[in-house]
Formats: sequence, structure tokens, C-alpha cells
Amino acid sequence: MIRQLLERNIIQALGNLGIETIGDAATFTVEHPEELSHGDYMTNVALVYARKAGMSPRALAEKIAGQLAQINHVKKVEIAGPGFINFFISREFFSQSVSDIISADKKFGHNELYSKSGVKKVIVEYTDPNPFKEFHIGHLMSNTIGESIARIIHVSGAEVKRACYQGDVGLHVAKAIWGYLQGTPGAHFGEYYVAGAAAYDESEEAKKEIIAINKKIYSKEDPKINEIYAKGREDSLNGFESMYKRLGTKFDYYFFESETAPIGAKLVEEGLNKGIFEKSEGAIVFKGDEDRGLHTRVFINSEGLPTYEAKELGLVKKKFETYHYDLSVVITGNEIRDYFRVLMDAVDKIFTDSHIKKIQHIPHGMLRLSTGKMSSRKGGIISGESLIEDTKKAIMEKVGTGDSAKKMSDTIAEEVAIGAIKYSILRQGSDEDIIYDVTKSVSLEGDSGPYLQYATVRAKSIREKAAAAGIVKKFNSYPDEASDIERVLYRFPEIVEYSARKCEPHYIATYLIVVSALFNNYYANNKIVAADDEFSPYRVALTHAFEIVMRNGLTLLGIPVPERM
RNA sequence: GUUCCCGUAGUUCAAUGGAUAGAACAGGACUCUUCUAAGGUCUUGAUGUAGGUUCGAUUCCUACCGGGAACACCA
Repeated sequence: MIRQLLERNIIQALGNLGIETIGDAATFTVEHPEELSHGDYMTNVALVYARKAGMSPRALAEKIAGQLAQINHVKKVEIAGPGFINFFISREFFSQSVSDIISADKKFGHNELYSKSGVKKVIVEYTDPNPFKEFHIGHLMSNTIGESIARIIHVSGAEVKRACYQGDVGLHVAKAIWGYLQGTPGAHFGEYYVAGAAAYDESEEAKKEIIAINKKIYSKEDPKINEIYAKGREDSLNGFESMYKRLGTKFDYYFFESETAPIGAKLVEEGLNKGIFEKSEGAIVFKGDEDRGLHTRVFINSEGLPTYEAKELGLVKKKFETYHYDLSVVITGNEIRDYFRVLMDAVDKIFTDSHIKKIQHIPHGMLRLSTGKMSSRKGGIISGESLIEDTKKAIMEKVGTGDSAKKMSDTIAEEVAIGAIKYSILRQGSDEDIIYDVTKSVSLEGDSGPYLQYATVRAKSIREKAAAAGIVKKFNSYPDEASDIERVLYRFPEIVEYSARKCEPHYIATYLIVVSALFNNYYANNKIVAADDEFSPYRVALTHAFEIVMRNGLTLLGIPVPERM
């Protein structure tokens, strides 16, 4: 609200100077400078209006600053650089915000971005692993990003439902069952699938057998196949469920291709009659608008079976019938991007309800290895589980050696491993590929999840020490100068809102790193718990406020906070 | 070939059209008798090329160079 206050005052000042702002294409901004030494807020107003005012930016800045009345919370106004006006906020504001953060506690960071814009119900689809195949690191990436976005949307004022869409029918299932029937050594269907997929490519005979199995899966005529199918599906889904538990996800809805396929096929049939789809070379296709760079896509293949596109259409309908959303968010790999644009075009033509069309696609990059694109069709995939286990092992080795008091429990190692992996995914823009380097993922220093967890746990332990020492936090006695950490903590809700607007968790991740670094620096330079220091109660309060921001921020990233480290 | 994404320190990533392009890792120099050294302090080092728009461009536009993806019956 300080921002709005400043904007109003600046417009007023411009008015006093006879500079018209209404209906002007040029707009000024009020924002936080990149560097704290440049103040708490800054505006470029003088640079924007200099030409119009017929004077140099610095001269105009001086004039505007001269016209500004005394603004609440503003302690100092400076002109700097080419003509920026910098505002320094009063000390009382920061100590008040420390108190406000502690009062708000878990709710600090909540905002009304969605509720204000009338978006009250949001469904978020992510992860989408396929039964009978391995849950690999690509699913880990989708899950991490999706879970975080779901949480961010939730604290931004919407009811959120989590959905997972899974391919329980299709050739991949037949490949896995074939592998099982061959007596392929292995413990689960993910391994049988790899064997079946390899055989399908290499042997004509195996290919025929797999196609035959596929038909039996659909027709359900073979009791033995039915039994294996049921077992494999259940095993897979149970495996996924325990993975979701480890990762901290709980889905509200599960959708399956076996149920969306008939719905989609029916929609395409109806669309064919309306001229939305057309027949071509024995298949039913949707002609994408070439001018908009859209491709033509097959929805029903020449054998009369619905493709992924048709199933996805069925999914849209199924989702909306299950939960009347205001917005549907779909998180997938970015190789689907162009295809999704075609799908959206088809959705737009098929459905009439404007709500059902409110679909936002969030594509994410690939988790890449030096060996190239991951593919579960061949061997050489990295399972989500093995990545977690390897990371965990590396953490144990790093910390567990030496004196036994420092040895960590399995629970903590697990939390730190999950934090390390999730942070490495969420620290960058989600549309970018992540170059996964095994040795670097194991490094826990600096820009990492464990760094954030460590700073948080440290704050918690200091707070407990203060409580034991009988120091009660207070907000009325503090050093004259506000510390840097105080000057950024109150910005957290703005970061969350911005992150929600962009559907990009990495803004929160980056912010938490900055805040942690400032706190660690504060910790190194200030004795927080000190019985004979009059400022100690305030420092304890500040530490608590920091801990709250960290906890809330890490929660939005889906990163757990260990008891101790 | 067409369309879409992307080129930032040696490496992995940041930067709502703004000030001196930020971190981290790696390299160099310090720092535990003191609340957790998985920490802190100092230091070396970057916008693919050529134009354009702008008071101002890593950001927007055009061309080129380089990487990735999609492009009809897989998902």
C-alpha cells in the first residue's frame, strides 16, 4: 500500500507542475530498486516525463520531489542516477512489519490475486505418470512444479483441486505385459516395460505378440491377461501413491485414459457432423490453422481408435463435469506445446461454455542428462526413486561422517534430499531445460535447498534458545538503523503475488535465497540471544519473522523444513 | 524446409524497458574460546553477431549465426 500511496502523491505532484498524466501512453512505475542502498522504493517518473516537461530528467526529478507533500512512512527522498527518485522508508514501518508478520504467521504471504479477479475454483493437473512404466525424473519435475503452482494459487485466493491423468491403456501396457510373460528378471512393471519396448523395436515376432496382447487388453477376452493387467495396474498405482507421499502431494482426482477415450471419441464423432473435424486418409483429423502455425492433427486413427488428442478432449469434458472450474491449469513437458495449441483451438470450437475453455497450459523443460533426452522407451532412464536415494546417500556421506552426534536420522536425510532436488528444479524458469549433473546435485552449498533449510532450522533453534533463556520478543526497542533483512521481509506477499501472476515458482525460490543470505549475514554480525542487551528481544522477534517467511516460502515450493540439521 | 522455444562469467542459473548486469559453484585470500562453519567476509570473471525503436535495450522489432523441440495416424 506504500506503493499506491507514492503513486497518488506523484500524480498529485505532476498535476501541481501542470503535467497531464491521464490518457498518456507513457506510464511511470514505482518499484523496489535492485539495490537496498538505492532506497526502498524508486520511481522513474522524471525520466518518463522529461521530454514532455521540456527539461532534463534530473531537473524534473528535483521539481517533482519539491512538490511532494510529507508522505506517511517516508523518511527521506533522494534524486539519483539519471533522474530516479528514491524513497527511504521510516524505521517504524519495518519494526511494525516484523510484528505484523508474526501476527499473520502462516497466513503471511496470502493475497487475493485470484479471488479479486473472480477466479475462485482452479484445477491443476500435473505429474501424469503412466501405469506399467517407470516413474522417472521427468515426472519428478512435473510433480515438483505442479505442486508448487497449486500451492501458490491456493494462497492467492482460489480453491485448488489437484488432478493426475494416467495412461492405463495403450501399447505401452501391452509391452509391459509381454515383458512380464517372458519372465523378464525384475521387480516391477517398469522393468518389464523396458524389455517389451526393446523387443518391440527389435523383433518382428515380439511386435506381433505385443499387438495381439494389446487387442486382448481392450477386448478383455483372456482371463490371464486380465489378471496380469489388474495386478500390474494396481502395483503401479500403489507405487505412484507412495512416491506422492514422499513428495508431499495428495491428489483430489485421478483421471484415466481408459475413461477419457470413449468420451473423446464421442466428441470427435459429434464434431465431425458439425464440420469441426474431417476425414482424411481413413482417419479423422482436425485441420489446424496454418496461418497461426497450427498443424493438422489426427484425433481418430484409421483403425477407428482415439489418439491422445481425442482422449485429451475427453479429459477436458470429464474434468469440467467433475469440478466446475473457473480455470484449468495443465502442466506438461514443453514438447507438447504446439500440439496443445491445436487442442485449444479444437476445444474452442467444440464447447460452448466459456468456463470450460479457460485452460492455461504451463509447459516445462526437460530434465536432461549428458547422454541426451531421457526416454523410457529404451533403457537408461533414471527413476524418481533412484534420484532421491542417490541424493540421500550423498547427504548422509557428507554429514554423517565424523562425530556421531551430527549423524542425521533417515527422516531428516529424506527431507534434505527432497529439498535439494525440488530446489534444483524450482530455482530456474520452469520452461527451461535442466541440465542434470549428478555431482552438482550432490553439492549442497550455496544456491541450494539445504541452504534454505539450514537457515530456517538455525532460526528455529535460536528462537528455542531464546525461549529457554526467558527472552520474550518485543517490538518497541530496536537499533536506530533498520537492518537489510528487515527491509526485504515485508515484501514476501508481493513476491508471492507476482509468482502467482506468472505461474512461476522460481521468483519465490530466488527471493528466499536473498532473504537467507541476509539473515545469515545478520546472524554472523549480531548476537541475537543476549540477556544483557536491550535489543535482544527485538532481534528474537526479527528471527521469528524470518523463520515465518522461510517456512511459508518453502511450503509454497513444497520443500519440507527439518526439525534440525 | 516450416513453426515455436532458447543463446548472459570457465560452469549452472537470475535480472516486472532503467542506475555499477545479480547469485552460486569452480579459482585466489581470510574467518569457529562466541546462539548450528551445510555459515560469514574479501577477490578474479559475462549479455552470440549486425542493425533498428527508445531519454535508456539482456529485455521489444528485423536479419544472420549457434543449440533444442514440434511438424498426420505414439503418448
